[in-house]
Amino acid sequence: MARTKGDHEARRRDVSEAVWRVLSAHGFGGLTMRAVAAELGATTGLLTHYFATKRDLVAYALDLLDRRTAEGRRPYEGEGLAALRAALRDALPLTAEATTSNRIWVSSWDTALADPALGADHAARYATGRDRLTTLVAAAQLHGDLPPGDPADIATAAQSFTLGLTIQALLAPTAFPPSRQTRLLDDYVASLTTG
Amino acid sequence: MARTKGDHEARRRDVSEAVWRVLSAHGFGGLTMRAVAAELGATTGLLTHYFATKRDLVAYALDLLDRRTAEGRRPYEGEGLAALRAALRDALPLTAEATTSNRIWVSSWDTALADPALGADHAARYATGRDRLTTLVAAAQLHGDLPPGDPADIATAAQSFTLGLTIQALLAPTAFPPSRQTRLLDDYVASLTTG
DNA sequence: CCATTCACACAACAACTGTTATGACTATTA
DNA sequence: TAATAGTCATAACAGTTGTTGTGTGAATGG
Repeated sequence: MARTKGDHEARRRDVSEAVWRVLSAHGFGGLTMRAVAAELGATTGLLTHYFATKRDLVAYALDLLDRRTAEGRRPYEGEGLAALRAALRDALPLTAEATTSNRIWVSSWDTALADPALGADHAARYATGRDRLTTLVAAAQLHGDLPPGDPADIATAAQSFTLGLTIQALLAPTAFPPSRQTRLLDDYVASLTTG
Repeated sequence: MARTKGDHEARRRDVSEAVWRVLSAHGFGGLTMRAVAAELGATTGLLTHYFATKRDLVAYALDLLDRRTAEGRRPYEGEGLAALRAALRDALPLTAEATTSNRIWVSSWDTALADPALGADHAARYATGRDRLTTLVAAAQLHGDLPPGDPADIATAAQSFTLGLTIQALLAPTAFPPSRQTRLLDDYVASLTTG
């Protein structure tokens, strides 16, 4: 059975959500054509129309992960140092949704490191994330909240700290409840002010 | 053909190195029975004698990764803050060997997060790593190099920073040459002294 | 010296993977 | 209205995976 143009765009959204559900349940390691098709209640014949090859599906999933993460970020929160802290806090697995999202990120690294082209795309995504933090750092410096210093280096260090804390929290959830994560983050942000 | 007891222990070392070579080349995602057997110049019938099931092979590989990483660590380097910095520096992908080792670690997370039992073992390994850093932090405090504060929290923050920097360096090697990694680490360690 | 046990090769299995070919059905266009 | 193009199901393919069973030859122990 064919579909109208409106139905087709609705189908595209269905495909996106099916990919997301598979990623949430099994990560990138469990991202298979048949798993997505089954989650969609369809067969692989449908998927071949949207993704000619497996690589296309993986590339789409990588991009979907990036977009879904961006959507989950709150737009603006305070200014100066408060905005930087809010941005870093948004990256931590403090909620159930953020936990699954971060789990998918971790599983994506194995896939990205195996394929140079996909890895380059992934690296570019992290670079834009660092740029976003860099502007927040520069704004905080202008605001007088942070001492002088290369904003890019400070942003990179902050992203490193957040990234590493995320991994440890994912591997040991009981040892890193949200309260401890926020406390560690607040301590780190506080240490930035004393240059 | 059978083997003597001495040959059998040599064979055990051969199996270990075959597993390691497979991990180095393809990560945990490419760790298959046949790949290890082929690397060994043997068939899967040999492996079933050492690993009854795939899970056993994965668990062994996880433990092997931990032991190989521990062997790569230099025993003692300075005291006080210098020892802490040396320990953190050993964790970064500054050399080719450290890079492949860290790449394997990243690929292991996908596997570990998928299996709760394996994930618990992995979390325990990171916990002992944090304990090791905690004692170094406490020693540095006694030495007068670090201001007072919970040594466990400081060690956890330091491990988070190192872990996150490692990931960014693996994804973007050109943006994070060894010189920049060490500079960022030195800046971080320096920030610890001004409590 | 003979029986047992060990260490392995070889082969096959069922399940799963990505990919492709074929055909049917519907919407669009001429 | 007739022809075309788009949208999907169905089925099959070749390859890879973990696992299992059978057989064989050498070392070991009584």
